[in-house]
Amino acid sequence: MTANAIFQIMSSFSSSPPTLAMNSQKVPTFKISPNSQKPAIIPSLKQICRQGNFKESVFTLSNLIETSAFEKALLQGQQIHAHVLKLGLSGDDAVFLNTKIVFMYGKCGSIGDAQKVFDRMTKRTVFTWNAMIGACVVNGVPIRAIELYRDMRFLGVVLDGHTLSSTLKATSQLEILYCGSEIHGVAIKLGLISNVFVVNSLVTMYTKCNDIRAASLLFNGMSEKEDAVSWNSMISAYTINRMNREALSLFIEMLNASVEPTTYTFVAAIQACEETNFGKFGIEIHAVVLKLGYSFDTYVVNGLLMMYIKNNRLDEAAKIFFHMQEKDNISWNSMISGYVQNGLYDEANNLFHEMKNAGQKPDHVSLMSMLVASGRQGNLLIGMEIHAFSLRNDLDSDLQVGNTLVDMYAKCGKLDYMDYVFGRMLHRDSVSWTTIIAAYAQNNSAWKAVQLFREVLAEGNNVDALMIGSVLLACTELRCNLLAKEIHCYVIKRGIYDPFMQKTLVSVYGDCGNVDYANSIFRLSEVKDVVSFTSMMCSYVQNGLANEALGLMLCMNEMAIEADFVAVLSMLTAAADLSSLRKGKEIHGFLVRKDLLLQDSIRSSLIDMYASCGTLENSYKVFNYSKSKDPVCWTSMINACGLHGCGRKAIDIFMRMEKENIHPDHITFLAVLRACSHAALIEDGKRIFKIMQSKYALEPWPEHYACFVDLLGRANHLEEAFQIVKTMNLEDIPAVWCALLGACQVYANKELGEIAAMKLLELEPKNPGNYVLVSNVYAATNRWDDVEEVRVTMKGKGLNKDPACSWIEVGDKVHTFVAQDKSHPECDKIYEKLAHLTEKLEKEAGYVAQTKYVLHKVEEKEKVKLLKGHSERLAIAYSLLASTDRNPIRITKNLRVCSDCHTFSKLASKFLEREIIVRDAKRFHHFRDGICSCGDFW
DNA sequence: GTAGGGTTAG
Repeated sequence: MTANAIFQIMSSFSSSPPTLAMNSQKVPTFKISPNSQKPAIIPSLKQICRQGNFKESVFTLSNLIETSAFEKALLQGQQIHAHVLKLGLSGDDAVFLNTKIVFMYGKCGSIGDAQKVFDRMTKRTVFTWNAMIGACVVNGVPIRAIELYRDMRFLGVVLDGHTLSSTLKATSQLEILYCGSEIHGVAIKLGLISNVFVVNSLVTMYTKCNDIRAASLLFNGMSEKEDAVSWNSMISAYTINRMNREALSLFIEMLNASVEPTTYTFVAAIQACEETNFGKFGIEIHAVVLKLGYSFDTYVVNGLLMMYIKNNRLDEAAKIFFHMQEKDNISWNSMISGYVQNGLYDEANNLFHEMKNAGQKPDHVSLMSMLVASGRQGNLLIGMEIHAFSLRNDLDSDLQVGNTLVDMYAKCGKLDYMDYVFGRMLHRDSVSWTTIIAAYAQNNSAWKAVQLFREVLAEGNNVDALMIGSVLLACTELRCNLLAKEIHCYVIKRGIYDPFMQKTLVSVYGDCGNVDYANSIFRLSEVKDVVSFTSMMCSYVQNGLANEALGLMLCMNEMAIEADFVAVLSMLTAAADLSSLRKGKEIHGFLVRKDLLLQDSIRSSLIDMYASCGTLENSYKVFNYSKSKDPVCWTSMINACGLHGCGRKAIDIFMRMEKENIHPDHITFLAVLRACSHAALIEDGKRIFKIMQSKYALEPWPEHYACFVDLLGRANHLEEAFQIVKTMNLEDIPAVWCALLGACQVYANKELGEIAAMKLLELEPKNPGNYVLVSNVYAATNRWDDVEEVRVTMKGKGLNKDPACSWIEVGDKVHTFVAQDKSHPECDKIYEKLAHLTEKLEKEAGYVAQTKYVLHKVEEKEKVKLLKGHSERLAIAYSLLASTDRNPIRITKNLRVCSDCHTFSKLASKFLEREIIVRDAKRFHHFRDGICSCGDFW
């Protein structure tokens, strides 16, 4: 009924002569808006009676009540209700009008009034019951609706299609399948199964209860499918269950059956256009929308807008958006969110302002998108602007806005502001807690994060997988295996399963050094993607298992999972750790093919990999090829030079970096200082250590001090180094003593060595490396009793030293050797080759075993034998056996190369006329023509 | 239409 028609009815009741109203040529301007609370003009009983036809008046009143219901005009409805009460009707008329009133109150959202009227009625028809059930359904009390339905059955009221349909809606809301199925049975028994309302509601009910098969059986069984609603129910049923293909074929079937689609049809069909379906149907449906004249239907066009956004066709979405005649908040918010999800933050910001200028009031959703944008950009200013807007417009108390505000401040690094907003929130949910837990975990406050999590547990708040994900971040930060296990147990106990969380667990256990646990979680996870593999590869790499990491690379290939740039980073690290030039080049080739070389992080990893694999020239190529370089890239190149003993080159690059105004950071200085130390560039090292603090205002880390002490120690400036340790309060830093002790070994400084040894074992009693170092210092000064004592102490503490080993890549295999190794299949041939080579060097190159480097108390003859079986020599011998080409022999060793092996390799390079490149724990040694690149200084 | 957690180079 239109407003005009209502006006006409009303004017017919007016006290003025009817003719006047009827003859009035003026078009009435009085219009009832949907939520109008304007009082209606209610005719008196006398006036109605004067009309002569009482029945007619009841009909008129009924119309008025219905109109109030559809217009949701509660006040008007209440006035008519009062009027009906005054009339004191009885009999069928009263039942008829009161039923309408129940319906009206239900529609107007006044369920209490509906119930009161319903309860007072002594006589009810099926329509009365239906009205009451309907009122419960639309007002969110579906349980009451089902109770009423049961009452009806108990009282033996004859049900009709509307009863069943409304009650089914209630069961759908509650997702109670058995109740819905029961009604299905009743419908069959009462012969109401062909009623279109019943079938449609049944289809919807089965969909809501996840029984899509029952829904489609019902739909397909329908004899007549003329009603668009039936099709709509089924199409949206498929769409909701992500059976997009089925939804779309039904849509096409519907068009072919010449059933006119409605708004709902389009909305459901458009939603089904995702991924591959988009390319096939999306644009076609768009055309149908235009053809059938739905381009002005805001719901449908909003659907199209979202479809293009979801399928990354932002250009087309924008075209639609800017051509829309009537944009509602959903249209604006969709477009803003589309920009934000695609990182187009400026566009989002402009649109937000345009929205306000167009007179459209941003709501909580608009604010959330804008806050996400400012958080991701780290743009505090815009974030605070939005915060202010939310305060001015009373949107700050919204839970979701509050949560997003907390996250925005967290992402902008403003934890104090974050705390303030969090503290003032009226309500908090698991999202709020997860957000601050993650914020603390990622901002060096891992213990605070764990503490907050314990608070959540203590207060019995809801914990979900996402919250666990945040807490696990704190475990990574703390490297606390025990805590990781505790949380893992909690997850198992609570049955919280989430593939995301599993990947985090893999990486957490990896970071905590528990590679076995990481591996078992990885193996047991059902769905493995590139992130799972990357997490596991990183775990392997971090725990020194580079071979295993590269093994996973092959697994990925077999499973047809393509590596992304993050995965490649860990592969490159693994190749670098193994010095596997072959693997490294393979990965480089992959990067070229996939066009991934533009990532800064990839380039620095490549530089590092080539340097670690002994080809500094390739590092240079990658470095020079990059047009713009970030500080990490420069640092990698400096490090690469340092690794190869090219201190001068490292300093050159550092100076170029300064010239180009690229700011060096802590790690850059660490690389330069190391390079100076390895190349004995004492004065340069001192100068650089100074400018780090004076020019760049960088406070040295313990690592810088250790490096500086190492630099002085290596140059035998031991006293100066010791003074610095004392004056700079560095006595608590183990690495500093380690550096000093190393120097004491080389220069056989007993007194200082003693002090350093004591200090080191006191500071780090559980580090096996320290005991080895101390023991070596004693051995170098022939203190065999002390050597023995250190060995016993170590054993008593259950500490094992890493055995020295060397490895070499031949073909696609890496061969590993420990000292005196007898495990290689070609063992005999290797020893034969080595003996032959040693003999030649002794006779022709003047090699004499220097037994003072054997740090064991054994006979002289035994010492010579031990030296001759060192792992790097076995690797050299094997490479001579395995390859006849003239390529350099590349060997990697986990510890440092001993002085005797250094001499041996040097002589061998001249005698064999082959370059030998040995990478040890510290750096590279290039032996060529009887000379070493390190100038015998290492 | 909308908020929180995962792998990442020197």
